[in-house]
Formats: sequence, C-alpha cells, structure tokens
Amino acid sequence: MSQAYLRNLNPAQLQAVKHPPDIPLQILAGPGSGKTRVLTARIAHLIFHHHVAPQAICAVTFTNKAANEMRARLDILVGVHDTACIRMGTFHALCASFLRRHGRMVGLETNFTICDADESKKIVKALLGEHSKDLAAKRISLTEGTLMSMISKAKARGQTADELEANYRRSRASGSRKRSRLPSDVNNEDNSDDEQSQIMQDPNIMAVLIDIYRVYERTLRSSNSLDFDDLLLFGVCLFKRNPAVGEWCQHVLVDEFQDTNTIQYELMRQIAAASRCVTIVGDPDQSIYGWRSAEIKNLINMQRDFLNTQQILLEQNYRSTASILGASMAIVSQDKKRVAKTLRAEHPAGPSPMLQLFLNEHQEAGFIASEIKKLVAATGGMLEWGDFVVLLRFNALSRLIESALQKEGIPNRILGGHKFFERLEVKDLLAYLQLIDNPHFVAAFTRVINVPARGIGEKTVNEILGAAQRLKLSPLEVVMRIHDGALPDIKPSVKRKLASFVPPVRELQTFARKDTLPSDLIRHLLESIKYDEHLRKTQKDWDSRWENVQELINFASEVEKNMENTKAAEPDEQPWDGDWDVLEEFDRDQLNDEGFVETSSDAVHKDKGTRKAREQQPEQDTPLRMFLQASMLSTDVASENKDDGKGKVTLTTCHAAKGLEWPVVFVPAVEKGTFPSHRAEDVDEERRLLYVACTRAQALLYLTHANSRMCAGEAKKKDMSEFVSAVLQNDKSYFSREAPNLSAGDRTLIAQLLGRNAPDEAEVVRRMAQYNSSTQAWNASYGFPNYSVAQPRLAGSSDSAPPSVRPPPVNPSLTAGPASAAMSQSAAPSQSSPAPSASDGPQSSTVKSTGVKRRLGMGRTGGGYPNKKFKTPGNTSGTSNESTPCFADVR
DNA sequence: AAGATGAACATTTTT
DNA sequence: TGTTCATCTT
Ligand SMILES: Nc1ncnc2c1ncn2[C@@H]1O[C@H](COP(=O)(O)OP(=O)(O)OP(=O)(O)O)[C@@H](O)[C@H]1O
Repeated sequence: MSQAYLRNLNPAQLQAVKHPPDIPLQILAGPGSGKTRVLTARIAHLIFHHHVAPQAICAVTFTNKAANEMRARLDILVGVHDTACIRMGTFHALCASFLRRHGRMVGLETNFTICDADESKKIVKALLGEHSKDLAAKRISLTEGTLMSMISKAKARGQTADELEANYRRSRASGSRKRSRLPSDVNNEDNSDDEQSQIMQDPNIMAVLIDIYRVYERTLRSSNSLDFDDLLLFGVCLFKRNPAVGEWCQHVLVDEFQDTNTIQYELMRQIAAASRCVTIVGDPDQSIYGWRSAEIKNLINMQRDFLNTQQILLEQNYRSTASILGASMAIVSQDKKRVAKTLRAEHPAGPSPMLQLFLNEHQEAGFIASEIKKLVAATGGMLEWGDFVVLLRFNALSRLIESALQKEGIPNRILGGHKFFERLEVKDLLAYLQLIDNPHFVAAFTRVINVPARGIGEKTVNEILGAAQRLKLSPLEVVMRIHDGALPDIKPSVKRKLASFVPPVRELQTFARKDTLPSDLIRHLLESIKYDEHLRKTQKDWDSRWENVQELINFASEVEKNMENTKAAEPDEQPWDGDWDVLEEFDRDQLNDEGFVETSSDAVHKDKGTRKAREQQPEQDTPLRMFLQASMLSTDVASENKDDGKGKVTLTTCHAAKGLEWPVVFVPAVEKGTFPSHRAEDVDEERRLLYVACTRAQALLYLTHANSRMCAGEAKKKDMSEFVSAVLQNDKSYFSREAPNLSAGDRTLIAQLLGRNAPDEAEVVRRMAQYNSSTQAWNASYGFPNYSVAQPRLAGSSDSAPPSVRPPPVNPSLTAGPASAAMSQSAAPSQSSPAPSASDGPQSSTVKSTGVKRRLGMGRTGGGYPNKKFKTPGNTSGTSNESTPCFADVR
C-alpha cells in the first residue's frame, strides 16, 4: 500500500524520489517531465520510508492554487490527515502563518494586517502627491506604479531605504560615467535596461524614491501592517533572530525554484538552517518572473550554500505530442544564452501546431470560438469545454475573446482577470473587517469612513487623521471618542455623521471578540450599514456586485470549513508547540534591548498597539483573522471553488498558466509588441513566456495573430512575433497553416494521450453535421463573416465585405452558405505567409445545411455570469451590442 | 461634499 | 477600448 506512490515513475524520476534526504537535491527538468509528480512522491517517500513526521516537512509552491493541487495529490498518496499536517503553501502564506504565531519576536502584533498591492499603491500615490509640485517644476513624471515597483525591487533584494540611499551615495561617489544617449536609439533591445538604470541614477528621482520609500515603510509599521514583500522580510528576520523557530523543519521542498527571488531564497536557507535537507525543482527555461526580481542565480547560490548539492535531470516529456514539443523547443532554442537540454517526447507526433493569421482581432476571436466548437464536434464530445484554454499575454486581451465565446454560447471563465478581491464591493467589506481586527490599519479606515456616504469628505478625513497623530491614537479611536463626547467635535462638524458609523463598528467588534464566524460578521455588517441600498444607489450594475457580496460570504464559509478540517486533522500538534513559551520569553528579553528592524523605529505606536492588542485579542488565530489572511493571499475565489473550473473554457494569462496543462491551447496575438511586449525589459524572458504557454498543450496547439489590432485606442498594423518568424525561417515544417481536420487516427492518438476512450465514429459524424448546420444558420442569419468552419479570412483579402455589416442586412457574398470558401481563396497571401487552406475538407464543405436554426437564440445568452463589470450602453454610446449578436462595426 | 461631465491618456505579467 | 482625473455645478 505504502509503495503505491512509487508506481508510474520512470527510472530518473524514481532516482529523484529516492535520493537520500540529507543530500541537497536540485531536480532540473523541462516542462511536462513530471517534476511536480516527483516532488509529491518524494514527500510521500519521506513520510513512509524515512519516517519523517508530516508536520516536519515544509513544501513551498509558487501559487496557492498549486498548493491546493499538491494537497489533493497528497491526500491520495499519504492520506488526508498527514497531508493536513504538512506545512505547505507559498512563501508568502507560510510566512504569514509563522508571523501570526511568532510575530512578537520581530516586533509585530499578531493582528497585523496584510496590505495588498492596491492599498500599497494608494499609500505611495498619496505620498507622491506631496512631491508633485517639486517634480512638476523639474519636469519629471513619475507614476506611483513605477515607484512602487522600484520600492518592491529594493525590498526583494532586502534593501531598506537607508541601504538604498547609502548604496546610491556610494555609487555616485565612485564616479559614475554617464553615457549620453541619443533619443534615436530607442529601439535598441537593451535600451530599457539602460532606461531603468538611468532612472536609478537621476538624483531627483532617487531623492524622491528614497524619501517615499522611507515614509511608506513608516506608514505600514504604524498601521501594524505588512505588504507582500514584508511578509518575506519579516519572515527571514524571524528565523534569523530566532533559529529555534525553524527547528521543527526536517526537510524543505521548493517547487518552481527558478522563479524565487533573493529574499525567498534566503528564507529557504533559514528554514533549512537546522536540517540542511533541501529539495528543489525547477527549469531555467521557464523562468518568467524576472520582472518581479526572480533570480535564476539562486540555482548557483544553492550549490554554493549547500555543500554537496546534487542534480538530477528528467528528460522525458509526458505531457505533449512530439510535434508540440518540437515547435516549443524550436522557439526557446532561439535564446543563444540558454543551456541546451534534452527533452524527449513520450507521445507520437500528432497534428502539427497551427499558426494562423487573421485580418483583425475580431476575426481571430471568432475563429477561436468556432474552432473550439468544431473540435468538440470533431472529437465526438471526447473533448469538452473544460479541455480548452486561451493563454494571453495580458488580461485585456480576454475581452474580445470572452465575448466571442459568449456569442457562440460557449461557457467560459476568466482566471485572474479583474480579480475578485480587488472589486470595490469586496474591498469595502473587507476593509470594515480589517478595521475591526486592527484599528490601526489606516488604509481601511479611510476607505470605509464614508461608505456608505456619510458626508465625510477628504477635508474631514484629513482633520481626523491629523487629530489621531497628535493624540497618538488610531483614527478609529478618535472617531469613537468624538462620537462619545470624550473628544470635542472638529471643524467640519462630524459628530452627528458618526452616528451611522461608530455603533455598527462597535457592534461588530463585540461580535468579533466572541469569535463570531466571518460569514456572519459580513451579514451583520451588510445589514447595519445597509450596504445593499448603498450599492443600489451608487452602482449601475449593483446586482452583479451584490452577487459578488454573496460570493464573499460563500468564500468566508469555505474558509470556516477549512479551518474546522485543519483543526480536526492536527488537533494540537503544532510543530513548535513544545518550545513556544520558552522561545517567547527568550525573545522578549532580546527584543527589549535591541528593538527591531530599522524601519520600525516608531516605538510610540508600537507600544500603544501592543497594549491594546494584548488586552483585546490574546488569541492569534481568530476566525476573522484567518479569513482576512486567506482573502489577502488568494488571488481568486475560483481556485477554491472546485465546482467552477470544470466544464468551461478557461481564459487566463500565460503567467498564470505556469505548471498547468490542457488538451488544447490557443495563444492569440502572437505578434511583435505583444510577444515580446513592447515594454518588456528582457526579451529572452518574453520568449520563455511563449515557450511556457506552448508547453501547456497536450494534444493541440494554436498560435494566432492578426494583421491589425486595436491597441490602446487606435488600430495598429501588426507583424508576426519574431519568436515565431525566426523559427519559420529555419524550418517551416514546425507549424501548419491550416486548421486540422481530425482523422480517426488523430482521435485515437488524442484519446490515448489523454487516457480517454476514443469516440464512436458515428457520434463524430452526427456532431459534425449538427455543428455545420448550426454555424451556417447562424452565419446566414446575421450576415456574419463566415470565418467559422475553420475558415480564417486571410490577410490581404479585400476589406470590403465584413466591415460595413450593420445589424441585420445580410452580406450578399455570404448567402451562398458553404460556398464561402471561394471568398477565402480570393485572398492574396500576405508577405511571408503562405495561404491557409481555403476549404476545410470533407466535413464542413460537403455536409449540407439542414436548415436547423437552433442556434439562433444563442447570440447573447453566454454561459453563467461573466465577470461583467461596468455599465452597459444605456446612454448615448453609439450602437448597442446588447440585443444584436453581431458586432457593431469592424473597421 | 457629491455628482456629472468631458478630456486626456495609457494598457504586461502577480504573491 | 475604457478608465482616471480635473473641473464644473448642485
Ligand atoms: N512517469 C510518468 N508516466 C506517465 N505520465 C507521467 C509521468 N510523469 C509525469 N507524467 C504526466 O506528465 C504530465 C506533466 O507532469 P507534471 O505536471 O508533474 O510536469 P512538470 O515537470 O511539473 O511540468 P511543468 O514544468 O510544466 O510544471 C502530467 O500529466 C503527469 O501526470
């Protein structure tokens, strides 16, 4: 029984799993080679064979989602109970939980609030405002975004504001040789790097940066809050100062190691300080987070820091067809600096990856939608909606494709787009709860004090904040005292207005102290501030926002359930339980004389917070706190919601697709300026990104691009991505220009690859007939360009046909139904690209329309609730596309 | 203080 | 394309 986890591993994988635990191990391997599978099996092996206690294992994943998936796999291998005991999560999540318990050792209250990127930006923006005159005078434009990312980069290197300043001083002193650059060589590739360093050399900018960095840190500290980088920094500090905190850990395993940054690596070192037992898994070719300070160097650093580190390579790819793998390798191999590596395909060639060109992004989106439909039919239903993914360079590209899918009635979900926890209605409610848990979290206070509208505007808020600083109280406390009459009212009279704020907050505090479940807290909150009315009054789309509110309650319930389960699974065997008291005493002494990090020199607030928190919240893991933490750390409710994902086409970014796989992958906009992004700093990284995207595909891969595309306002001509054209130059055979007509052989191959049953051929014929008739009826009745039956319109074909389609009029050239093939053929092949096949082969062109119009009503029904935000036309904005499925105008 | 309007403007990627 | 900011009016 216990050996089950060793089955289904090849010799190299087995070797990695059985590698002696005390010899540091690097498993380096390409995509689809089973790295994650090996990591999971190795954990099982540690538990079963080496009898390592599950709670002595620390497994680090890149995302929460990956952690959940690994948990699910381990549930099967080692059982739910043991799995629940493993310390598993992202570096951030792990740090958050360590700091909840031991935060005091590094000067933190256990009720610290995690400040998300949005709030961080707001803080920086406010600070930037103070410098705006100064900057404007010097004609410098700086956005809070760039500033924030500079700060974040400094933090990811472990640089404090002081250190940054010292560093800068030193580098200036040592005679900086400034190269003057002509504006004309902006198109040089390494230009952006220079640009970066040029910014970092501008004394004005550096002065502002350092100042804002410093004040930003002070703001966070006095708010008793940590931003994402702080979680790691304080985590490192915790282990460094109190090595005993890490003694429980006997083995650390890190997935996606190529994307760890300096601090994360430092953290890994600290956690492994006692045991020196480390296993990492990674692939340099898949390093795509350099922009977030990931350091590929960490692989070498590890060899330096952990003596006798050994490497095991996995060279067999089990995920993709050989042709997909070949094309992907051809792409990534363009990187001359890359270390070549072997990757053999386990599976046969299969259909070639497709590379297709369209007139514009609408045609591209339409093609994707209709191709998905076609493939479901052509596989007799063996492929379902959930088997398809569209991988995008950036989120905004999802809009068109989403609506194309909806027009075709294809259910879909957008992963990570406009994130759930970033919606205003969700943030409002969370802010109330954050304020309840941590009255010092000013960001939450300023957000909710006037929600719903209480007539407390900017001016009043500033008065309150000023008073709070003078009195050394939290703004919440100030406002409560004013309400109670314990403090005098302030200039713009506010006392009366607080009647709708203070009592509800007090009530919530009382509930929270009694450990009322978060879901119930939210319900109370909604009622006491009449949030539904507020939404109705202020938001056009209040109903869908109200659904998000309900979804938040659901999420809270999920978290509550998980907490119960976790508690049940690990009664009270917290790994560190034994030495907790000792540690704390030991450290309090230490803390008294030496304080803590430079940035928290703000002793006044700290003391005050300390006393308050000890009186009010002696407990660390209150349900409310756990809920808030889960909210801040999880990007997506969908990843928790199992029911959602299946049965829908997924739209997401290439970045978010890391580590995942789908039978069919579409990558749109494979164009210069998108792949690589025109603002990318590192072109090689962009290429790797495309490589990652391609290697998600198991059976079928489509790269598409358009001749012109609306970008930031105006239509732009687009060329094919150099990553692909470079491949074509060497060898055109990697890609096919025609959409495949799946043969029975293809179906069998796909079935085998996916471990499914091949469909009945009769079913295939039936579905294809149905598919053809429905698309034809649909196209005919809407005068829609007939891209559908794998009929991309070609570049260079006369633009006159589709664009001027106004609602119902039917384009004459399309009424002929299947004959539309002729249209495509008239197209002139464009520059480098041979023409896609004109006709789509037997199924589509020979099966006559049966005249069934079943699809007619499907235009706008879509599937489920899209993440629709913002208003629909309603007002004067030109044509409404609400009622007519055909798009307004394609010019 | 809040709502309404229009102009300017900018779109990577995420824990 | 959609969003954010500035300015205006109530
Ligand atoms: N020995 C094996 N036999 C059969 N299938 C395998 C084997 N090892 C892995 N696989 C399958 O290969 C696919 C890829 O595995 P996995 O996700 O672990 O790869 P990976 O190396 O982590 O990929 P990536 O680098 O893209 O994250 C999975 O579907 C997995 O089930």
